[in-house]
Amino acid sequence: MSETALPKSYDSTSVERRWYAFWEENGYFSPKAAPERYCIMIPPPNVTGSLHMGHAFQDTIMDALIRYQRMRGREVLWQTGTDHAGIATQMLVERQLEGEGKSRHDLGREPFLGRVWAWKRQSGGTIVRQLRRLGASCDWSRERFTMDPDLSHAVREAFVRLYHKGLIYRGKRLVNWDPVLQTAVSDLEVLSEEENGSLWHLRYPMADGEGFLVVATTRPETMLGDAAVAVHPEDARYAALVGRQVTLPLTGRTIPVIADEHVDPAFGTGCVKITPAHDFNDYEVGTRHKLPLINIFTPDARIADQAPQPYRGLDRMEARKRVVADLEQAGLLDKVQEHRLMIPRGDRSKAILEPYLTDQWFVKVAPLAQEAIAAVEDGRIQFIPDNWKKTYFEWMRNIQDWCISRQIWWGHRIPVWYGPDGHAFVCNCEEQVYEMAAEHYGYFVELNQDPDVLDTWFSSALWPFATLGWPGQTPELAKFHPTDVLVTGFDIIFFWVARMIMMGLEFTGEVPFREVYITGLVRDGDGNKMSKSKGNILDPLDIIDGIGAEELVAKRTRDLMQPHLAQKIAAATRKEFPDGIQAMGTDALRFTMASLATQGRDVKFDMGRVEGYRSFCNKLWNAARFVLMNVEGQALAGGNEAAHSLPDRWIRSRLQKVITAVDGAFTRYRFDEAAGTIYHFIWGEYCDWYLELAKPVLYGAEVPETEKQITRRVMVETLETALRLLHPLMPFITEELWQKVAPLAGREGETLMLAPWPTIDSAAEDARTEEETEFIMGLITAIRTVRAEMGIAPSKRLTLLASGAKEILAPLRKHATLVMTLARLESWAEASGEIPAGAATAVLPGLRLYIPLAGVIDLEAEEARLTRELQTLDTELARVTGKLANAGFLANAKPEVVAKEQAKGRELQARRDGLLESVERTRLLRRGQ
RNA sequence: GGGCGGUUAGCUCAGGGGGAGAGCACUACCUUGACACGGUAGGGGUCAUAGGUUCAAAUCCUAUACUGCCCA
Repeated sequence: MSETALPKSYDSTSVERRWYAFWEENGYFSPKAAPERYCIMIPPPNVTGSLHMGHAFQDTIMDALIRYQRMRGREVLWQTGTDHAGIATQMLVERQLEGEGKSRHDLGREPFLGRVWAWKRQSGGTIVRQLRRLGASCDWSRERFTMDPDLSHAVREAFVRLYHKGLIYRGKRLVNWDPVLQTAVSDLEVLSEEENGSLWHLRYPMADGEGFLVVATTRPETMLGDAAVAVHPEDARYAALVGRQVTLPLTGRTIPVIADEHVDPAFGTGCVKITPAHDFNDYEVGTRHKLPLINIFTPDARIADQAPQPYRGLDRMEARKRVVADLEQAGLLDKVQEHRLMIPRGDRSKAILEPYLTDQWFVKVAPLAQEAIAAVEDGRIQFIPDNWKKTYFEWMRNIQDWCISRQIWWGHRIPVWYGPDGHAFVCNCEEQVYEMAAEHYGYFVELNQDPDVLDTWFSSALWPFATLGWPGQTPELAKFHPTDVLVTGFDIIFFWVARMIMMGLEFTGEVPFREVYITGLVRDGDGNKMSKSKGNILDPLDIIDGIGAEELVAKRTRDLMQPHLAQKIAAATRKEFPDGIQAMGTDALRFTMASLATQGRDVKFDMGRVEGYRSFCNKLWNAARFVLMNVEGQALAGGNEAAHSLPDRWIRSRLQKVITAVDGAFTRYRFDEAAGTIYHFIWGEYCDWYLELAKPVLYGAEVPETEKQITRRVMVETLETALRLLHPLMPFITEELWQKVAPLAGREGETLMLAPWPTIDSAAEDARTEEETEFIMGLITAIRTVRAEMGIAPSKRLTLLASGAKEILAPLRKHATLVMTLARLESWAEASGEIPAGAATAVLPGLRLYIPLAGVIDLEAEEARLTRELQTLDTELARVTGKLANAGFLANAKPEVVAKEQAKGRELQARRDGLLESVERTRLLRRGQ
């Protein structure tokens, strides 16, 4: 054995950056021409974002798929880039301006956009740099940003085409309005949560002076905009009131009592006020009954001039207090009850949203949805796990028109210009639009572009083909579209997946991807969603690089929205991570992500697992170290398969099964199985058994040199193949080791990234070898068990006596050296004649092992041990014989199942016979003492 | 209210008609010529509950309990 340059343990930090730079500098991430293609579009992260656990999870999976397919020889493109994240980015820059005491209006539109671009250039790339730390092998040369000129062109083109098809329209509609950001948002950007509120019961006097009716409302301030009072048509209590008028308090207006199905007679009093301009349901009711729309709010949710004078200018909450007080004074407040209600908030601003009547642009989604539903129904697109298609269908079949205009500045400006008379010109090019207008009016006119920008998701929906050059018919588009798989979380199915499918089908006539692999959501160890406000976020980079406890606490409590939670968060963090987080390395994190990638919808992150996989890295490292020590500078034999030893044949046979299993796991997106299979092979088979079994060969004085050479070769070849198998999940450690191991295994190549994916050699599969090896392993384990249970020091060399039929003893005789080394025996012999009195026993089917322990053995303990074993055996045997005695089982079960049970019965019986005899013998001995 | 899930070892999770599994944690022993981020051998589960289908149920069906997510 020679010295090797490898340090004694694996140090991820010294390895990772080196290899990533090497790969990137050599252009290994770019597609290399090949007959078959493979393409994944990264879900473009927000340009404002930084890497979180969800990214780490999904990007690990994408990178594993990409590396797997690249090694399989496909022409692979992993398209990367970032999303301009309209509202989020604008908010971020506005907050910076706020620090300077300015608003975006102080700057004006163009200078403000200049600021945003400047910010983007300076700090927009954080997440992209972080992605590299994960080992993501995306093609950076093709990196895109959704506001790039070519992508912006695609966005305008898409808008124009949909407009001319009648699928985009402008209209005054009630939309979800964010009064803080002062923009419309789409249905999907509304987060409704139950909050505490009140139910006010208000008295509305009958116009003819005969009494009053009581309406129940959660929003009393909106009464200023009431257009009617509604009751259920079949509500006998109020039947007589329908068609009469009530006086609307505080306003002096008179409004009708109407009957509408929408009213729930069981809610409140059964009478509800109808405010068509400020409630989605009331809007519908208003449309049905042709009620006027009375808008009482300004864009920042203050009372507008349409309302009575005393309330004008009041914020909606002040207005509420004032209205309630005034009603109470007038004796018109019946009662107030505590009430839980759903409050809609904006997902970015967290402000309470207001249903608000404005002019907006909409996509008419239903026709697009129809095709998109069909594409999933007929299998052109497949969801994995399959069940997610139900969620997709559920939403698509009840889809509402999509509000795509936003009253913000950062984003794709709507490509619509208005003439002096308000005539709209829709065009994807500003020069052309003036020609269009000149033609329309007969002379040159000034045009005003629509001030709104498009919803960010409108551009994201075009991502899969716009990044490949659409609307141009580029070679890339022809080559890589439709893409192979989309990897994303279920939280984004509506926002993005569905819209990409609709747009892809509409503009390319093809599905944008053939499969959608839906990942779970990464939660903390207790199953809580990770969020800054909960203070339970983990930064993937802190797991990779490690972080001190106090630094972690500082990070989690910095810039909290609710600073009073800081202490609690700090305490919880110190409790969970008293010593901070040790550096785990990218590979351990990635392997953890892969093994957590099961079919479930939640992934509880478990640091213990990362630690386990860090140990696995170290294990692999040391296995390689051992191999290098034994192979470097040594001669290796050629490929004489007939000369392979039993362990050599065994590990080669096992390797074939592992390759098949890993391949299957990747194909089925079962990264947990892929990870588990390789882990078990490397640790449980290659290290625990193969390398141990190889030692007697490598070190045996009497072993011929040729045999040693063969074992060295198998050892290094198996390791080299295992490294290739593991590479997609653990790119760094495998590259580091492969660079040293591959030349010894006779494999050439600059990088493991581009080495061929292992294929199976069916000639190496050998069931008989596996059986024989398992028998030897069973023998070794049986002896070790006796040793451990009898409390015999591991260092003590033992003698073995074995008794059994000739054919059963044959493998032992053949591989005696292996057994003797691994079970630490001094010698062994076939038992002939009398068994020494003080001997411990182990029983295998058809084989009895005696370990003479004169003077050492405690016969009483031995008898107890054997009896215990006998009992376990009896329970098992009873179950099997019961089954075999069952006529129904024999008649109905599959023949191979019956055969298996019979074999098991025979085996158990044989073991039981032997064990019984040993118990008897021990008992006699003990009595004779 | 509608839809989709979950409940398996102390913890985190696989398995999905025919021997209850993994990782971590736990116990005992061990510095054995790669590795103590290690080795060897162990302990630990009424597979939420109750019915049903079946020769056979953790697995399929029905109901119940608890629980999570999405939509209204």
